[in-house]
Amino acid sequence: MTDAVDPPKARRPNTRLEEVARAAGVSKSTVSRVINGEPYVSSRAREAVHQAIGKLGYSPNQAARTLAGSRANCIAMVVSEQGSRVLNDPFFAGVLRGVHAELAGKRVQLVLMMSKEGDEQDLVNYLCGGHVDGVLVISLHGQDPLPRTLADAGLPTVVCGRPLGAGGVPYVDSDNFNGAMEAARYLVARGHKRIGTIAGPRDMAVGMDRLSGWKRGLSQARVDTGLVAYGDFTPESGAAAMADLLEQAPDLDAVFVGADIMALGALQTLHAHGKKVPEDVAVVGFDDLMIASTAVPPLTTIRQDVEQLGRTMTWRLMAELAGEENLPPFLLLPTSMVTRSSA
Amino acid sequence: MTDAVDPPKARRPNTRLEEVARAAGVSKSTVSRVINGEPYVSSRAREAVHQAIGKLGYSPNQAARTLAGSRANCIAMVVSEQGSRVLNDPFFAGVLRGVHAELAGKRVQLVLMMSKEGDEQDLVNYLCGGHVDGVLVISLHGQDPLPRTLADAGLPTVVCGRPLGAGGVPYVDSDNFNGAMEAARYLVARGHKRIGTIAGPRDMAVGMDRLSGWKRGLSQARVDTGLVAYGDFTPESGAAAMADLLEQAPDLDAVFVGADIMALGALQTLHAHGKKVPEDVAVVGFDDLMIASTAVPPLTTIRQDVEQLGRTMTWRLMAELAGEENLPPFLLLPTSMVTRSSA
DNA sequence: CCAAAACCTGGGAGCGCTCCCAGAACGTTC
DNA sequence: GAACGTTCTGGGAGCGCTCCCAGGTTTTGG
Repeated sequence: MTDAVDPPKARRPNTRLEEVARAAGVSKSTVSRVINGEPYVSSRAREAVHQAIGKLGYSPNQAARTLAGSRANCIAMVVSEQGSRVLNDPFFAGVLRGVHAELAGKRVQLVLMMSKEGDEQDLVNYLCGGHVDGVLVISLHGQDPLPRTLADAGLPTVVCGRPLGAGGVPYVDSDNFNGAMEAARYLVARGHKRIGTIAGPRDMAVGMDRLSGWKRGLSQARVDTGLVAYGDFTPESGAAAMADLLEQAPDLDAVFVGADIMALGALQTLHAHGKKVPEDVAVVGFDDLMIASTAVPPLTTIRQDVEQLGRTMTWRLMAELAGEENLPPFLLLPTSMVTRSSA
Repeated sequence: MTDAVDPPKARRPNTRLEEVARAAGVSKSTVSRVINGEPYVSSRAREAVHQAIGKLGYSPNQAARTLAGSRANCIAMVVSEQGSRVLNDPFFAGVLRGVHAELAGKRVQLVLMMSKEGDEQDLVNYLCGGHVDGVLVISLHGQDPLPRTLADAGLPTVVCGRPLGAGGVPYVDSDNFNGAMEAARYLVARGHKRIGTIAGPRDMAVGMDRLSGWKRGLSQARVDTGLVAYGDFTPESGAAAMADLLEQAPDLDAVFVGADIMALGALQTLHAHGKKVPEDVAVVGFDDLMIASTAVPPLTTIRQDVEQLGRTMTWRLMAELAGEENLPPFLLLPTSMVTRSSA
């Protein structure tokens, strides 16, 4: 019934390349060259085009560029969401911030995807379908086949954290091994004799690397490395593991917790058992989340630079996309110890 | 010099619509109809197309769809990054998770953008240039002109958190006012007489709404509302504000902190001053971050469902894109009180 | 039984760009 | 001054899809 006037949806199509060309008095080709920073454009033409672009507020249509050209000017960040959480959240946000910082100024869009059980095939189809130039994978559980699949399909891929299964796929990680070793040495140097650890799950490289580093640090000093309990990167699991440790060795005088988030739980258990930190039991964490400094007592911990992780992954990917060769197959970022009062 | 063999970059172009059409024995048009779920396709044809798609692993080229069609099948999430941080991180991650959950199954991509000082014009050009169908804005500082600009340009926009400046732009927020009021009433009901608050910055709606709710809750019970200190959503500022409050009123017996993250700092200060929580001073926070439950003592707080915030924003935006009318101009999500031991 | 409506199908223009090619406007060299 | 490079420029095909239109087939109804 409503045979009204023209629908108001006449969203004015954006200025097109051609209009810029006309305004600048040159051809489409020349404008295209200017936009893409190609050579063989006279400085006079270049100048005119820039003027026109500025005046018209022109923004090139990405869809058209992608369709016509060979690359998508777009990279994906894929989060393998095993179960419910997106990883411990602060970690994710930090990486993302780094990725974005590194992308600043580059004309590359970031699309975010989460893999859910079931739609994995869709995901792979999409990613390998030429919609993105490369992929950043964040996946905590080690056996994820996704990175392998993507890499095999010829799609430039960089993984965050050492992948357990996917050998050969480039990755960036913190130097968990050496960080944990430093923690162990610190504890030994402070005179602790009976040192335990709360490690992450056995199927995650981050957990295993930190455990290995801790063991190495202790065994070099000829200290027993048998006091191990496992958690799953939640405060609750940390609390339970601490109780476990206390039962195994009531005389324990120090513990290295493979994640601040678990250390929070450990602190609670220690408190509940009437153990004073650091007098009775010294505690060292890992990550240096914001909450490490506000824990009671403030947590001594191994700091990893999460934002730098994101930046480095992105740099590695962009370098590969730019055609650089002989890039390192993996990159390990140094950690640093932050001494507060818990140890 | 290197007139080598064919470059290995012959990345096989993906299966195209036409191939699907041929495999299914129908025309391109019919395949297109099936993909877009349009009517007027015989079930036999529909079936054949689905078969072909499955067999060929076809994934439609988004760039081409965007270019040919009228919509981009893509929405942007813009994070106004005032200063350094992306907001308190857990918040951001939670919203993002909600957005993604709501988008699941819909063929819509999510691109992430952060506005930096300086490139705002670029951002606006890009967003208004038809590259995205709609925008989700997350911006903490209230006066951000971005939502207004986008909405004025006719781009469907939904803001997270009540915008201070941009009246008229649809938004979704937690019911901060009533949540804070509930906290105040709870404290009054428990017999506290001298109740202070640590509020967020005055230029953020979330801070002001919680402050207003607290005031309303107290004044209804005829309790004095003069005991106010301000922080900026960091633990440090919370600690400082608590010290301030203690100086203003050494006899204070309860405090409502407008964010768990600040409550952590307040707890430290209280501890340092020898005040027992909750015996000497009761503490109620807001947000219910993961760390609220691991604080010492575990924090009583007002829970807001951050993931639901993301879901609701997305629902609102998608509804608008689907052409629904008479959508609510704003949506307030209920909060709930979580009683632990700090009050 | 024939007209009108509803349902289905294929053909083809064109979205805005990139990239290839042909050619113009310059030198430069023998 | 003919032959060649080098620098610059414009024209036009075509990327893979959607959407319009024209036409065919079935159903409906008087």
